[in-house]
Order: sequence, then C-alpha cells, then structure tokens
Amino acid sequence: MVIAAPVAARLRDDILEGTFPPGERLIELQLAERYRVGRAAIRAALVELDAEGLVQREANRGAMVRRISVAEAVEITQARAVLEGLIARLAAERATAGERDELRDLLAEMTAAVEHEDKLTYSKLNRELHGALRRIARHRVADDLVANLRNRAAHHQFRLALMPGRAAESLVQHGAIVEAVTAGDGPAAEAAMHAHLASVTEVLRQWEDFDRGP
Amino acid sequence: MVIAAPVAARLRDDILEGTFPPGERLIELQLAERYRVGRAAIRAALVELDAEGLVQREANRGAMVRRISVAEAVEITQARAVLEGLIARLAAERATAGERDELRDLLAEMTAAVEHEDKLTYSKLNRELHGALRRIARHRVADDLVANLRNRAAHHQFRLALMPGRAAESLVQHGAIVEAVTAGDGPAAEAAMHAHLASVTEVLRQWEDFDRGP
DNA sequence: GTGCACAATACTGTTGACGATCCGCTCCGT
DNA sequence: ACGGAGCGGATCGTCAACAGTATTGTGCAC
Repeated sequence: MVIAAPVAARLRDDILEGTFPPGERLIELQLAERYRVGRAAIRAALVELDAEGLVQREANRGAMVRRISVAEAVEITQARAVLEGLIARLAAERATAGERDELRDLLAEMTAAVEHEDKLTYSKLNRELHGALRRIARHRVADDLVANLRNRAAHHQFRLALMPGRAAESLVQHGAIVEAVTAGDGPAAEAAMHAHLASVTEVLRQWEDFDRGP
Repeated sequence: MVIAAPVAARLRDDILEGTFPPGERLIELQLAERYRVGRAAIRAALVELDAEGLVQREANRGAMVRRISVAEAVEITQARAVLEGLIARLAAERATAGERDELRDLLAEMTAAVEHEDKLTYSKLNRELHGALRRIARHRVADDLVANLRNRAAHHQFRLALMPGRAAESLVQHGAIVEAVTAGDGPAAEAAMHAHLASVTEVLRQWEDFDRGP
C-alpha cells in the first residue's frame, strides 16, 4: 500500500473508470510500458488490487479485471448496508453543526440535480454524500471497508444510477438519512440507511432474475 | 492471493500465533531464508498481508507486524458486530435441521468447557461457533470481511478470553444467539449477536481507559 | 474433414545483482 | 558537554535475464 501506491492507484482509477473493463486481461509488460515503470512495480500493484478484490490472479495464467456477478453485487450491497448503517448512526451522534449544514447543502444540490434530471451530477453528489457521512462518523475501519466494497461493485452502481426514476426514489431515501443525522437520531439514521440500501438490493435482485432469464 | 498463497499463509499463521509479535520487524532476507523461498515471494506475501492490515509497510524502511491499539480494536469489534449480526440473521433464515443440531452441540460443549473452567477449549469452541454461523449464513463477502477483522484483533481477542468470569458471561450470550438461530428468528439472532459484541466492546473500552490511565 | 500429437508462442515466476535510501554512529568544532 | 555534518551498515526498490508453464496454431494420420 505504501510503495506501489502510485502505480496501484493509477491502475485502480483506470479500472474503475472503465478503461479496463471487467474480464480484460492485464498483461504485466503492457502495463509496465503504459505506466513507464518496471514489471516489478506492476506485479506489486496487481497483488495489491487482487487483495482488494478488484483484480483476479491465477498462477501462471496472469491477471484480469475481476467480473462481479449480480449475485455478488447483492452480497456486497448487504454488507455495505450494515456497515454504512453503523456509519450513519455514528455520524448522527458525532456531527458538528458545520457538518450538519454541509449535509443539508449536499441534499439541496441533489434535489436540484433531480429536478434538472442530471443523472451524472446526481451520481457524483450521491458519492459525496456517502463520503461525507463516512468522514463525519470518524470510524476508520468501517470507512476503509465501505470504500473497498463500493469500488468492487462500482460497475453495477453506475448501471443503477442510469435507471429511469431511480434518482427520484433515491433522493427521498437520502432525505430521510440526512434528516435523521442532522436531528442527531442515531437509530433512525441507521434504519434509514438500511432502508436505502435494501432498496438498492431489491433492484439488483430484479436484474439477477432478468439477466439469467430467457 | 493466488500465487503467494502458501508463503503468505505460513507468515500469517506465524503472526497470529505470536511467533512474530506486534511491532516485530519483518526483514525480507530473514523471512526468505526461514521459509526457503526467494525474496520476491516474501515481498508478494508482505504486500498481501499489508492489504489485510496485519502488516505495516513503509517505503525504504521495511515491514513490521502491525500494532493494533485498543481504540482500533474497539472499531474492529464494532464493524464485526454489524457484519456478524447480518451473518446471524442469515444463518437463522438458512440453517438446515442438521446445522441447527451442530450449533446446539457446540453450545453444549461450550457449557461443559465453562463448567471445567477450561478457558483454552472455550476459546477454541467460541471460534468454531462463530465460524459455523459464517458457514451456515452462506454469505461469502461478509465471511471474508469478518475473517479478516478477527485476524486483525486476534491478540486482544486472546487477552479477552483469559479474563476471569468472561467465559461465563460470554456463554449466556452465545446461548441467546444459538437459541434465536435454531428458532429461525433472524432479527432476534441479529440482536443477540449485537448484544454479544457490544459487551466485548465494553470490556475493550475499560482497557482503553485503564491502559492510558496512571 | 476430423482428431490428435507436437512445436511455436506468449506470458508469468524466479533469481541474482545493482543502485537508492534511511538510520545510527562517530567525529569534530564550538 | 553539546550539536551538527559526515560516514558506514543495513535494508529496500528496481532492473535484466532466464526458466517454467499454459495456450495457441500447425501438420499429419486416418
């Protein structure tokens, strides 16, 4: 995490933004040339991303961008649900006045984005809101775990954000979360976060049925 | 995870069983000789264990066994609480008749261990019970996360197991968990698991106050 | 035309050596 | 005695070359 950080970070970004789609083979020599580093640095980065679950490695067969099935995305979202529930509860207990304002501002921007039907901005603000909660909760362990889980399911998350009507539904749920957190009501914030991610899980489950349908 | 697996696994075991205590420096050349492998394999293993949080690496300064503060152990236990709560709930929903018997048997053995004041056996059965629940829940993502969190706080966990009277208190809580799971009551199982790990958190918090006391 | 043995290829895994960096220690000036 | 510059040992980071293994393509027999 320390030494290969620059290379691993660049490779991670490229994977997350789709430059290397799921299933793409990651050949050490090509990556070494692309990032202008030695093969050793690439190897270290691949080991790191493998441990993160973003990359899959097989002995003597090389590495590839990990494919996340919908079923696995459901599991990831369930794990996120309980962890972000914890984060929401702590955020409600620990938020300062300034941080509460910040959350309300973010929610206002999200509302505006929905009104303008700007899905991309909404998706970005969505990430920012969840990130703000993690920062406010000041819980390093949960923060790291959630960041990793989010990355793993990033593709499905993106697909979800583009669904028609999804942003509006999501906005209501985020409103409930922000309301509970700013009110300092931990249990309500946790419940609201659970409800939010349970609804995400539901959508994913429908895809699961659809994807393996006829 | 794949190729360095054998070396990483051996090193992990040695760290967990205390052969390399927290703070111990892990020098690549020494480890390479100890495990009869090249330095490259050691490097890969260290990167992997770094990502797991068991080892800390600094550029040009080498690796050492990560020290986990009591404060961090509290965070780890909180994260475990919500994840194992999810596991307990799923286990309650998914356990077969045979698996329910297995849980009851484990609980009976734990009761016997407490009666004989056999802390070591109790600790081992404790791990087995939590492991059985993870297996029964069939939730790969949560399983992996919890396994990792458990490893990270292993030392504190061990210290906890040796506390006088701790086993008896723990037994009651595990009884509640097993009862809820075998009854198929998901929410009750989740609540019982939360209560159990909340009590662990409480003990850790007392240590935190004590450790940095006078 | 089809199936199988076999060779060519492509990539990974490993090794050894070299250069870079950091830490502790000594030495010297004040 | 004290503090800072300089030196040396220890250890990591990187590179180039080689060996090993899986995969692909080719030719031959039938």
